[in-house]
Amino acid sequence: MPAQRPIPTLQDVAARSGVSTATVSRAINFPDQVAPRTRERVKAAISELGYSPNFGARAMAARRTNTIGAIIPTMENAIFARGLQAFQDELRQHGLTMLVASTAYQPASEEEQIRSLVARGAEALLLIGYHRDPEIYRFLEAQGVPVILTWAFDAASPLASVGFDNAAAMQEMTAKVIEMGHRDLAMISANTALNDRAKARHDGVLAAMQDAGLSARDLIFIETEYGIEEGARAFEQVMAADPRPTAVLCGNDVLAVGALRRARDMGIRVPEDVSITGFDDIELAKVVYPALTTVHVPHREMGRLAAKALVNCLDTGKPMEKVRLETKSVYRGTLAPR
Amino acid sequence: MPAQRPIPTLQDVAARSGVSTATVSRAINFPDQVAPRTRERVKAAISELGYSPNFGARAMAARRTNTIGAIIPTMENAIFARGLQAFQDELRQHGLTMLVASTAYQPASEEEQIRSLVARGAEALLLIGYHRDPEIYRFLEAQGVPVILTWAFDAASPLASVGFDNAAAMQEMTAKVIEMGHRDLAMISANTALNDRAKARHDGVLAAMQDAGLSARDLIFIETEYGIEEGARAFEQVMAADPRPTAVLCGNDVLAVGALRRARDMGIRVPEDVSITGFDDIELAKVVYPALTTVHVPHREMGRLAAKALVNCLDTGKPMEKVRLETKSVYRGTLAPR
DNA sequence: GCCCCAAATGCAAGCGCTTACATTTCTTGC
DNA sequence: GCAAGAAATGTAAGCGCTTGCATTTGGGGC
Repeated sequence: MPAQRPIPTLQDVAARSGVSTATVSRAINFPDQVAPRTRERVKAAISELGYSPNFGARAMAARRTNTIGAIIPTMENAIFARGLQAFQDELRQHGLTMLVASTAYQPASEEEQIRSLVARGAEALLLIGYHRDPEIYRFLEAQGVPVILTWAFDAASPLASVGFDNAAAMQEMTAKVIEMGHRDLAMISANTALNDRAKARHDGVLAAMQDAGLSARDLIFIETEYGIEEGARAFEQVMAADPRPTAVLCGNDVLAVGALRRARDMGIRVPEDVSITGFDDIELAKVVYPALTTVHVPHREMGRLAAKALVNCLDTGKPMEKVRLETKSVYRGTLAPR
Repeated sequence: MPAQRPIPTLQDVAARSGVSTATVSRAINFPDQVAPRTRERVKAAISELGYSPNFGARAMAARRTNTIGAIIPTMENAIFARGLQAFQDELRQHGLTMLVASTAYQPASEEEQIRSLVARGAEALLLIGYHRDPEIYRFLEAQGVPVILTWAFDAASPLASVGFDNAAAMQEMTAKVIEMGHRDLAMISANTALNDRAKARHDGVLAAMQDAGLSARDLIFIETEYGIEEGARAFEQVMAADPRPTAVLCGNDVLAVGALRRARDMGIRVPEDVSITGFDDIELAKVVYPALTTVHVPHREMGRLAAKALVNCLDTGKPMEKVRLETKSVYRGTLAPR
């Protein structure tokens, strides 16, 4: 270790500006409770010393952190980025800071991140989806940390959420596909055991098939990891089935884009030979060619409303209301009648 | 406010398990210093109470946080995601936690985030690029927070970095484009005043032109915000120039993808009518059609090495070494001879 | 010049944890 | 069964900050 100058503290600032620590604290947090001259002296000392308040100490003394945590499955693509940005923007307007963590879609990691954020003083949490160990919800309850769930909506659950009905959205899209004459359907999905949104979307496809009198057992179904390349590989598998599907419903845009790309590589024309649909409507969906038919999700609004709900709950102590947002199928180039 | 059960503390756990707080603390942090029976009792109490250690208090008492901060310009697309993931993975192996923040490419916001992360106990910081107010570097120095700069490399700077030479990389790509017979060049760039990587890439283009005896003033140059749509609009502008460029060099893949898409909409064939190149080689580059010719950056390695450098510095107290990584032009479908 | 009130500042008690040091409780060898 | 050392546990002093309360200071009004 090199001889390290000690890190400046409130004490040091107080000493240097010739006042008590209380006054320095007030100069920082309530500037107009302090005489202008004093304030200036304190500010000068702060900048000369390169002082930075210690968050931990402050949080402990003030018993507030003004921090909200958000935990998302992945940062590797933009699915959650837009919604989170809106969430953060809204929080900032209320003087709150957002802390993000990602879990790589691993439940164990999510639990770890939840504990970590709570330990770091998160006063509330935004989580994705409903499905997790009940123990976690109990823990958060004990810690007095309200939680808002997003990217999903389940009227039956007592948990607060601002989200949308994944099953209904996917059912609508599937119904449309069937209406266009497709009978041989395939679905490429994320892991339904770990991911309740994926599960709901799968359920939606099945429901639509049943409504149309198709046998759910005829759905060619494949689960895969999250990623463009994974979607591509799954597409290849799915197209090897007999009878070959004429429409491939993808659980999200990333998988759909992978499928689309592999179709091109395999010389399969989209949408002439096969239709492909996605879910989420991320920016990517409009960039690929043909542009992707997909389910549009109001990410920004969701983020904004989730923040509002949390802020309101924190302010009033009242439980949060649940908000169900509408999705919308957007028909672009990858879906055509059979 | 509803009657709120107080949040459990170490005290509560100690009381419930009939030991002192010191023992509880040890049961948590050094389990094998505690008798197995005691340890079990403590663990039981912890889970019954839903106890979670208070990070602030712990950090203050132990004077360590095991936390590293990372501040990136944006999370909205995958440019930084991959490198950051590698950074985080490497840190975790050393028992360190990463905290991320993003700045939306705003210097003022970056400063705020730096202060926030330092306040939260970040023991070191990863930042992108060199360019920022010297005051900030002084502040970090005073706080004893080592910094590693990434996504750029400047042999002349005394600051530590693990990165690559943006100018050289872009110069190489441009030289190749010129070698293929292109004389009328355009460049679509991010803001060069705020973003030193963008500036360096612009410089690289100019250098290559000079080497080839072209007049730098003939470069059609346009700066724009970050985004696919922005790239598309810039492409439109650039193609209105007279003489019309035969190659459009984009400062990053996102802009390039926007350009590519607009070209399709405008009925301009790529690469027959115009060549387009990008920079970064994000996943997007391989998905679009034609696949993008771009500069490949070893993101994962950069993240991993940056973490190693930081860890080593924290362990030994020695200054970090600078590492220059190699980039590589990858030629895919969007570049063709004139 | 004095009194009174408001404004400005200081004092000191914690916030929840870790850890050096002191103390108690086991083991073990004889 | 006992001494001696090891293992387990307890005691208590802070870590850097905020804040209720006490004290000082500074102006007016008379």
